[in-house]
Amino acid sequence: MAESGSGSVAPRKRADARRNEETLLDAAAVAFVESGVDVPVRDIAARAGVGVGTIYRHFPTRADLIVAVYRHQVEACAEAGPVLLENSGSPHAALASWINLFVDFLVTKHGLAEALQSDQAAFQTLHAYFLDRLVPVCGQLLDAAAAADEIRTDTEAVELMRGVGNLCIGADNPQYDARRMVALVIAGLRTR
Amino acid sequence: MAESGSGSVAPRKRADARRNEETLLDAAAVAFVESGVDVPVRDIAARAGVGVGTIYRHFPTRADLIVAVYRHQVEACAEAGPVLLENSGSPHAALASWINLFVDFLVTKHGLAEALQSDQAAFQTLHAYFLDRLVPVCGQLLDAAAAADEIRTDTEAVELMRGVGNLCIGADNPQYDARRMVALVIAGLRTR
DNA sequence: TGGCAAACGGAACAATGTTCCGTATGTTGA
DNA sequence: TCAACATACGGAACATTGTTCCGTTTGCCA
Repeated sequence: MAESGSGSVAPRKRADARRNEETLLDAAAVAFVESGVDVPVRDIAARAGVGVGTIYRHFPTRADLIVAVYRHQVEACAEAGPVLLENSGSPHAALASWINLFVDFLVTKHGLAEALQSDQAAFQTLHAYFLDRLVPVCGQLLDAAAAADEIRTDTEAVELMRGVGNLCIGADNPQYDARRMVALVIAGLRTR
Repeated sequence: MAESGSGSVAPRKRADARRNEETLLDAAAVAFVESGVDVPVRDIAARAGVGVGTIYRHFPTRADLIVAVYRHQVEACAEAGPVLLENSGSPHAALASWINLFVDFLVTKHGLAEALQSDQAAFQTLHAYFLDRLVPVCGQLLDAAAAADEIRTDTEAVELMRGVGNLCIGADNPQYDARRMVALVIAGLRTR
């Protein structure tokens, strides 16, 4: 989005560089599905048929690669917020639906919820991106539900997002249903 | 507990071995506080003044070491369950208090909540121990609350424990209060 | 006290993240 | 079209950490 046109400062990348970036994105997407977002850098490189140096040149941290792979889906989730608020029976229902969207996204990305909470430096950008993009949306839904007197008012969006993200960890365990636990949280938000 | 006496099959360990085990336990406890339960094995070994081989001989996996260090506290938590049930105003209140006890324990052990959810082989025993010891207690409290008609009946103890454990991840973040999120879950359990 | 099994220490190996630099290649100006 | 140069590439090399293995040391018992 930043350099689609004839960028004034960005001198346009070499053709092979653009091609490799594309190839890497595809390879990473497949590798993430097969082995989770923790898949070794070497594996992604091998799959894409490039050296590890090429990965680090295009995506300095693992977070950059993850963000690039999932950007579209995160955007879609963010944009769904206002739409749900518009079309749902109540703000609380909209909030619940939207959180479910987020949960669905997370639980289908093996290891992503874990990475999201990691405090390793390499995941800093990932954390920041998710929070920057989704917390405001969540906040809007929370505010609407609070204004409608449907939920308590002592919960911050950033805390809720983080909690929900946490609850999605280990969602592939058959004894654990992240959605059900998240539903408890949403229920707990209600004023009674 | 298994070999306190003059065990019939266990041939009693050498004095230096017993001493080292003690030293290691102390060193690990300090290291866990300072650097979290993910502290490198070498660091613990160095602190205890032994070789890494000695650690692995006494504690084959990191989980064994963690369990040994925290066993007393976990036992205390487990034993508090029935007491709370006895002394609290209601089963739901007892459940809430007990979960808080568990949360207090977890959030003060840097990295333990993360380790608890990890599916790495090395943490298998840790997971098993916590679940074996605490899930029954939690189940007892849940059953009592359900019998008193205070909570919904569609929540399994193992799922609740796991969810609560998850919520305790990253509890040192100032923007995130694990206790508050757990409180939402407990509130969500209530029948209304 | 001698001998032996137990225990020790730490080198060595494996997996993985990350950096760095010699080489290859796309691009551009002539 | 071609030379020159900046860009990009590949992968060796290094760092960190877990784990194993074996030669050496040491406690214990006869």
